Amino acid sequence: MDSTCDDIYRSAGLDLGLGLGNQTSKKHGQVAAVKFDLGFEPSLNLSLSSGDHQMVDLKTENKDQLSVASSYSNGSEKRERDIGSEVTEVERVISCRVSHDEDYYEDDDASNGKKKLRLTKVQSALLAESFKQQSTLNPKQKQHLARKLNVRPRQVEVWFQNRRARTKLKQTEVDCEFLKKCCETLTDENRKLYKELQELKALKVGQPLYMKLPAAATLTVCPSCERVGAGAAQNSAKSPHLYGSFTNPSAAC
DNA sequence: CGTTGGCCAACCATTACATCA
DNA sequence: AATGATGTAATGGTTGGCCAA
Repeated sequence: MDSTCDDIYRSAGLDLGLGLGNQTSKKHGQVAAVKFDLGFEPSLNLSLSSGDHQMVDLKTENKDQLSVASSYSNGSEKRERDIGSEVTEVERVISCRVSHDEDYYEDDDASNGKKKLRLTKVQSALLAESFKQQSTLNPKQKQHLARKLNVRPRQVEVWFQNRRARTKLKQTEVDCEFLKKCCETLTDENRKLYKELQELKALKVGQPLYMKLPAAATLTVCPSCERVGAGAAQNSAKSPHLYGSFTNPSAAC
């Protein structure tokens, strides 16, 4: 007998309302991604998280029977009860793990696991939500989130790590674009200034500089290159480097 | 006190795999 | 069906902070 998680849920009387159907064909992993054979021995374990503190465990006692139990944990208090088919409002399926599935690996054999697990949309969404609040987690928060998502803490850790890296990369790209624009602007301004300088030089050749300046203009000397510049009152808005008064000693030409 | 070694968490570069066009 | 591009989970190495000896 070849059953999907959907089949199991249905046989357990669970109405998950989560659109698992499109995931049941996937080959392996978590969530309703696993096909399995109820005829195997000794047991099948499925874990479903629904909401923050509720865990639904499905177990096969034997190949024909499925027992369903839920456990609620609220802080340190934890209790369990049989729910049979009464669970009909499981809001979210975070994961569905089939321990016998050779494609799925637990902590111990994760190192030699050949396949990598894909996090579900729900899991990713929750992780992203957590990331929005804070981009790093302390061990306690990591544990809590891992429990909530029914994944290994290491997975949470890795996810945050990768997300930080991606965020940083994106920010770098944004910064790079900004700097590019700055560079373009400065290049443009530089070109204009150079043009202005050439025009002024041409004028200077034609007639003495003092003749071109209005009576009110003042001349100041650049402290670093000791060139003469005209007062700020005149043309500073147009070209501060060329015409501005050298009030700031560090503002060299 | 300063030094050293172990531990741990975070980061980084890279690999490996899944998915899609 | 094969393939290349892309996204992302996972790995291994490095670094820095903390703490005890």
